[in-house]
Formats: sequence, structure tokens, C-alpha cells
Amino acid sequence: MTTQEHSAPNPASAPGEPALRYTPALAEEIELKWQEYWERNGTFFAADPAPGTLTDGNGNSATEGSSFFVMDMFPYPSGAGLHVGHPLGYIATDVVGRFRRMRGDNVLHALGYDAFGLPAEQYAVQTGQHPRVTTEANIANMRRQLRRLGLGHDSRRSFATTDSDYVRWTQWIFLQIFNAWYDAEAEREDGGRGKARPIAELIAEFDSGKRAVPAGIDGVDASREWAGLDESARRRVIDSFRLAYTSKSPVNWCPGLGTVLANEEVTADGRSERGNFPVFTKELQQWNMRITAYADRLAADLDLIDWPDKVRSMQRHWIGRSDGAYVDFEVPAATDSVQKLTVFTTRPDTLFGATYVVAAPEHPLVDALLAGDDIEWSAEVPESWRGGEPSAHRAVAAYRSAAAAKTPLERQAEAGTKSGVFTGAYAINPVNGDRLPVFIADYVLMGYGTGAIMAVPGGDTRDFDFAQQFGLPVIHTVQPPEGFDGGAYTGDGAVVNSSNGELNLNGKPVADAKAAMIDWLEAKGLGERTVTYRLRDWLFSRQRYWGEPFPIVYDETGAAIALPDSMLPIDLPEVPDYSPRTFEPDDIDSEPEPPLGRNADWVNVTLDLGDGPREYRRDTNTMPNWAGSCWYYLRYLDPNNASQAVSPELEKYWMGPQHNATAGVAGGVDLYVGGVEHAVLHLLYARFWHKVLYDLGHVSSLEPFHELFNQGYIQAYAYTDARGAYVPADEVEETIDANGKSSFTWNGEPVKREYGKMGKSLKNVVTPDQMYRDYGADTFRLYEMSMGPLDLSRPWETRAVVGSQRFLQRLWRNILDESTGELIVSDEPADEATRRALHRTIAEVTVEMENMRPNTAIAKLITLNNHVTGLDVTPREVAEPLVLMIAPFAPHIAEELWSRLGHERSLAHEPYPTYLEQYLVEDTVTCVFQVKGKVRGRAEVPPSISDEDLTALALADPGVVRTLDGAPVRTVIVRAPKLVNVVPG
RNA sequence: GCCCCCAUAGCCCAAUUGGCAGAGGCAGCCGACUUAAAAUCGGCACAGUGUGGGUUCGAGUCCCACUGGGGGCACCA
Repeated sequence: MTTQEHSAPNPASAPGEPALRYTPALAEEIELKWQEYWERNGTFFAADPAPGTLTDGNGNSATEGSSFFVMDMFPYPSGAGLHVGHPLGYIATDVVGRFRRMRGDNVLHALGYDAFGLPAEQYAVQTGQHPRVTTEANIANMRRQLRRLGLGHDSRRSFATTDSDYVRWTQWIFLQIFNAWYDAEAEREDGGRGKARPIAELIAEFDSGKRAVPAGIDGVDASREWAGLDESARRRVIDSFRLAYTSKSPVNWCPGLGTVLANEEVTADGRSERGNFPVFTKELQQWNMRITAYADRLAADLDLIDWPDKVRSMQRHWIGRSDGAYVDFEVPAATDSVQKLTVFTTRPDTLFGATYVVAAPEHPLVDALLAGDDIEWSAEVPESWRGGEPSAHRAVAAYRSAAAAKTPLERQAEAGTKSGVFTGAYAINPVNGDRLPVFIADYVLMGYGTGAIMAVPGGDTRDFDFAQQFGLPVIHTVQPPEGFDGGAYTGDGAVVNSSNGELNLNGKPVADAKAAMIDWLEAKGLGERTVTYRLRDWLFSRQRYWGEPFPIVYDETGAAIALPDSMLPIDLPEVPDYSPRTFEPDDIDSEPEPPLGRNADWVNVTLDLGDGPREYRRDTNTMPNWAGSCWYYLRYLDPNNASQAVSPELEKYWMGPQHNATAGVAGGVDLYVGGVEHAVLHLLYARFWHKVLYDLGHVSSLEPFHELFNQGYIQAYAYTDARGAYVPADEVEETIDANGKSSFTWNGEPVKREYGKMGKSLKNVVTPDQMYRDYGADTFRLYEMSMGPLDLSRPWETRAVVGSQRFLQRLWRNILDESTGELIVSDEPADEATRRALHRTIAEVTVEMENMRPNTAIAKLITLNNHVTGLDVTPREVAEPLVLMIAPFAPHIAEELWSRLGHERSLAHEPYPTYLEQYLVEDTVTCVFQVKGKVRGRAEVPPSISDEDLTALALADPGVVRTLDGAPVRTVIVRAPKLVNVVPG
């Protein structure tokens, strides 16, 4: 090897600086060169197993080694570009991917772009350009910034959700869901019960008479047989089963955004998560996805995957499974008819403690209870129950309108305080015949359970609060512990006050009493065991331009008709104005106006759907942003497939159950890294789609993502001046006084420091481009990985980056002469201490790498490199493994050194260094002698020393003897060979 | 209000099954090199682990209470 091959003159070097000093300019030269090399050689091409079409860089299919699929959360290409916080996760996955590749895995790592959505639309409106133009420009900019990082991605597998041939398959999956129904009785391949089936199988069941027409379908006479229904009625029946369906129902309407939103996109105080506009409930015809059919599986299968407990708990909570029972109460109504009011309770064991019943204000049964004349309150009705009105009719009407007028924010503010009115009706407690007053109150929600509850003030704090306010009796049915200070007792204990002639729960623990009560209710026909969920169906349509159109048309009857696969994709039409029609944020009477409706030529279309050309009207909604991110991981596996979303063979190879040692029974992406902000939305939706695809036989894995890792955020300091205005953070000076206290000034003026996000308005943005320019990509990567544990948020500190740079410079100088470029490594064997240091480092770094602790892995590499710095020459037997171990973090400089060390090929597929056990065994270890746990002496001892010898050594140690000062020894604890603790008695 | 996580040197962070509080980096100090400075090299100092209890021969690590910071949920029966 000659230096001429490598040492191009470096115009950026300062005068007198050695030609090959590892400066930012040289780093850039090296980095661009290797990025070029990797691209030209397809170094990171992930190979399909034969007969797949994608090969590795050498044209080979995958052979040995297991597959490893590592993935980042789909980036949204924003016009603002990246700051240094954004690449943290991408660097982490790259490090893992490169490490696994060196360990012999077939690694698939690619990155696509989630490019539909409101910001692109808004940005386009601002700049007067088509969203596609701005989106593509943003993607190009982001690709450039990320390529400069040196990420080992398979570029052939990248795409954007806005690509027409990706949209095609998003629409295809929508049709799969539309053309499916959930059969709760069907047996699944994984042994469970309940799965999605093609809608054709449902039609066949109706045709054959196997399944009867269900009751309760709008416009369909339930007494009619299937055979007697006309085409339109049949369609209504079928549509009511679909997993994607339209319904006119209360939805979240956001006038400020001009679109409807999913429950998950609305905050607890009734505002849009994006934009923070008020959200109102409005009856609208919208698309929904029947995610509730999967509630039990989405909750249960969280046990099969390796996710942070925090995220699993957030999903569990969102799904909100509650085991309990329906209980029927008879309510004699004013007109002498007897109504049945069904409540849901998770505490059927407390039924003997029910002292009143509450229905939600909008509960439909309330109307039936009030049927009849408007009669004034009877004298026995307490004043507080009357709501200040002369009759039940008026009190209910007044309360209902007051409740309906409350904004979500007001409801939020009032949570805790109770309100309600008496309906004048009484419900009969099925276990003891007690007459319980029926109230309406807004602390009971129509959307959960049955919209009615039995109230047990003795066992529920909310009911207790209400009972206190309305003077209702309190009966405890569980014996509270001693010292209980009154109120509702919600804990476990022995049941009391709970028996009738047939049933006696007294003395039982709560769980047994629950079961006994449900059994009794079921036997008497008074109730049944049930499970309810907090999860609602997923509202799936948006009134926006920049999203996937629905592959749906409507005929003259208004029925939704799926377009055949052959007509996909349905591309977005050109429209005169693609901004959504927005309104005053609080304009409650506004109606959504989809931009797609502005192109009549597109909306009204003549198609031949099998019965000759006919006029149809297209659906003008678009899909929510989440649609594209629900399945993108599958497309990485098979990006060019024109006949399938993904080939089942490839899905099985990369994601199937047990596809490698850690995949487990659920399978899925091996490592998925991203922010915790997607804990519920994206991750729940994607799991749902995946399970539908599983049920329909398109994928073999039960879950999309096997291991989830939430990286922390890189945060930053921001500084405000006396007026509270932000000042440029990079111009602020810090002074530390004698006590170590920091103070900050900008242009000589004192400024205040705050800690939080990095953002333009805070004037504290640092960009990757600045880092590339001032340090190089390798230093930047190394710094981000060494800042601390990956899952922790930490502050960015530009002036600390130099530490990572010095490390790489020292490594560089340990291997070559920075003036001449000559190698300064020696083929002579390393000395014993160096060899031991190397093998210990390999052993330790391997453990850190396997456990995704880059910060400690890097610390150990620095230690080894510092050791090498102290040697006269660097032994090759150390230099080479050191370079290989640094490669995942700083791949460009590692490739450069590897090549200068005489290797012709990239080190990307070079085996990761392994250690020899013999060098880990020490000749002597330091044994610590303690007296009462305090260190009093130490000695070098052989590792194999016996307990007896150690005890003798310890007791003879001068420090120990001095501390004991003649005191007798009670006991000696020996942990050979590292520790002896002498306990005086 | 309820639940979860975190707290170690001026700063970012290490510390195996409870066993010498310190791996690494930033900043600081001293020395070498230099006309000088930067860079580099060599060296040094700095906390007893947020507070108060407890368990233990021994606690950063386990338990309880509190304080401070971060996050989730918020009438879901």
C-alpha cells in the first residue's frame, strides 16, 4: 500500500497542519468517498431468499444466517428540515443494523417517507404550489441530509406513501377490510376464537339459510327471511357487517381544521391534537373501521411482544377492557308499562348496596319513563332532586339541554362535582325488590357500557359523592378494614349485608362474590356476564385533499360500492383549490366540505362495474394520515411487487413467527425504534390492520412489531432576555462563579436559561448540516451515541462534541502518521497487558452492543484506544479489532482505516471480533478487606484462593487489625476472591 | 385526584447477583512541547449517591415515607 493512493491534498488544512490530520475537511472527504462506495457496491442491499428478486450487492440471494429486520418510525418530510435531535433514532438503528450484519445476520434496514398529511397541504397552500411538488422537494432534502449521515439503508426499498403504486396497495388493503366481516365464533389458526372472514362467506351463509337476518338494521324488517329481501335491503344487511363501514353517528368535528377526527386525535379537554382547535360532536355520515371487534386480541396479544411496559400499559388503558355483568332492572313507568333498564357493572357483588340508579342524560329509555302527563312532583321528592323545576318532565328537559350545551372544557372543569335530576321513576333492585330512584346525571356517559349504572355509594367514590349531595343512603357491602374513615370502600374484604332467600354472599371475598352473583343472575335470567371496552371504532375519513382517496363509488341509491382491484389506484384529481375548507374554530354549525368534491369531472364518473356502463359518484373523503403508516413495514419487504402488497414468502422470511431466535410466536419486525408519542395512535392502528391481514391469510405474523424501543429526545437550552424574548442560544456566554454556579449573558446582558425543545422560535436549533461541516458525520454519530442511554432524554451541548472528535483523531493517529499517511501499525505480537485489554474490551463491548447500550460500548472503546495511545507502536492484532468495533458507530473512518490496513473490501460484512477466554482470566485480583462493611485494607491474591487463606490474610491485615483494636471477631463473611468482611462482636 | 418513571462530581453519564462509589466525555487545574498560542501528550483535583427512616455483616442498588423533575390517565361504572 502506498500513501499516494489515499492522500489527496487537503485544501482546507491550516498552514503548517499535517496533510493527513483528521480535520473536518478530511472527515468529509473520507465520508463522501465511502458513501459513494457503499452506494456503488450495494453494500447494504438486503437479499431476499431465492427465488426472490432482490439480491445482495454481489448478486446473491440470501443463504445462511437468520434474517433481522430493523426499522425506524416512518419520518414525515417536513419543510423545516432536520435538527440534531431527529437523527438519534436513525443512528441507533444503523448501529444495531451494522452490528448485526457483522454478526452474520441478513439485515434489512430501509427508510421510506410518510408524506400525506395536513402540514404538507398547509405548506403547499402557503407557497402556492401543489402538495406533491413541495412534498417531493422536502423528501429530496431529507434524503440528502440523511445520506450524509452514512446510514446503511437498502435504497432500493425506499418509497413514499404518496407514490401511486403505494397508494394502490393502501387502497387494496382498505378493500380487504371493506370486504370482510368479523365472525366472533370462527376458529383461528393460532387457536383463538374470532376472526375476519371474506364478506362472500357471509353472503353464502345467508344464501344457504345457515345464518338468520339479524334484528336492528335500519330499514330492514327483521322478521323477513333473507330470501325475501330485495337487493337494497340485502345490501344494508351486508354493509352492517363490514369491518369498514359508513354510519351516521356522532363524530368529532373540528371546524378550525375543516375535518372530522378520530377519538385518538382529540385531547381530553376536547381539542384537536394538531392545531389545538375546539372539537365538537356532530352527527355526520362517515367511514369507520371496526377496530372494536379486535379489542380483546389487541389487549391480550400485548403479552406476546417485547414492548416497553409504559406503552403496553397505555394501549391497555386505551382499549380499557372491563370484565363485569349486565344487570336488568325493571322500571314501572308512568303509563303503567314496565320498562327494562340494563346497567353495566364491574362490581355485581355490590348489587345489595345499590341505593339508586343513574342513566346518562341522553339515554333513550328516559323518554319512555316520562311518557304520559306532566305531573308535578309529589311531596316526598326532596327539593335537591328537583333541579329547581316543578315536574320531572321539566327537570329532565332542563337538565338535558344544559348538559348538551356544555363544552368538553366545561365538563372537564366540573369533573368531580356532581349534578343530576330525579326522573320520577323507580327501578326495582332484582336481588331484594327495593325501589331505587332513577336519576339522570352527566357523570354517566352514554358512550360506555349501557349508558346506565346501578349506583353503590358504599363501594364507589363517584356514587358516594353523588349520594352525599342528594341525600341518598349508603350501604357498605364489603367490610372495610379497621380505622376506615367512612366514604366509599373500594378495596377487597369480606362481603356483608348481601343475602336474600336464595343467595348469600356474606363472608365471601369480592372475587368469589362477583362470580356467585353473576351465576345467580344468569340462572334467574336477570343478567349476564360480559366484557366491555373503552375503545371505540376508528373514524377513518377526513375532509382533506392530501390523502388517499377511497376506492369507493356510490350508485343512485346511495349504496357504497367497492371498485374492483383492477381499477386501482384511484389517484388524486387536480382540483382548483386543495386547501380544506376551514371555519371559525368555534363555528359549531359548519359542515365539512371535502376538497375532492370541487372537481365534478372526477366525482361524477361512468364505469362498467359488471352490468354495463353506469353513472356513479365517487367518495370525496380521503383516508387519515395513519393509513399509509399502517402497513409500510410490509412494503419494505417487497417494494416492487406489482401483483401483491407483499409476497407471503417474503413476509414469512423477514417477519414470520420464529423467523430468528428472538422472534417468538408472534413474529414481527425485530426492532422498531421511535418516539413514545405514537404509543396509542399509530401503533394501535397498525396492529389492527395487521391482525385483519393475518385473519385473511395475507401475513403469517400475529403482530407487526416484535420489539419496540422508544428513544429519548435530544433537548436544548434556550435563553430569554429581560423582556422575555428569545436570544440566539449559540451566542450566549456562560460564566461560573466561585461556588460553581452558572450565570449567562448575551451581548453582556444577563439572560435566563430554560430547558426544553429545540425549535426555530426558541432560537436554539442546531442542524446536522452544521455538525457535518464543523466535525464530520462520524463525530456527530459518535457524539449522539455516547451522550447517554438511548431511552433517556438529554440536553444537546455542542461544545462537548469535541470529545468525540478527539477520540477519532487519536484513533487515526494510532494507526497512521498524519504527516506522511504511513501506517504505524506493527505485525509484532502485542504485549500481554495490551492483549488482555483488547480481549476484555471485546467481551465487554459485545455485551453492551447486544443490549443496545452504545454509550457504555463507546466508553470501553475509548479506554482501549487510550491504552493504545500510550504504546510506542500499535500492534495490528489490536488495531484491526478496534477498527471493526468502532465501525458501527463511525463507519466512514473505520472503512478508511480498514482499507489503509490493507483490506480490499468493505468491513461491513467482516465478522465482529471475538475474544479468547484465556485473556480474561486475571493472574491476581484485588481483594478488599472490610470491617463492618468499611474498607480497611486490600491485597493482591490469586483468583483461586481459599476462604480460609483469605480469612487469615484479612485478619492479619494491618488496617483490619488497627480497626478491630483488639475487639473479638463475631463472624467473617468471605466472598472469595474479591471481598472479606470482618464483623466484630 | 390516581398511576408510572427518574434523582450519583460544576455538567452529560458508569457502577454485574446488595460487596472498593467512577468507566468514558465536557468544563477546570498543573506540567511537557512552543518565541507564543492552539492542537497534542502526561498528570491532578472534584461527589459519598435528593431528604428522612428501615432491612442487612454490608445499601447508589431492596422496603417505607417525603421533596424535586418528567410522563400517562382523568367521572369509563
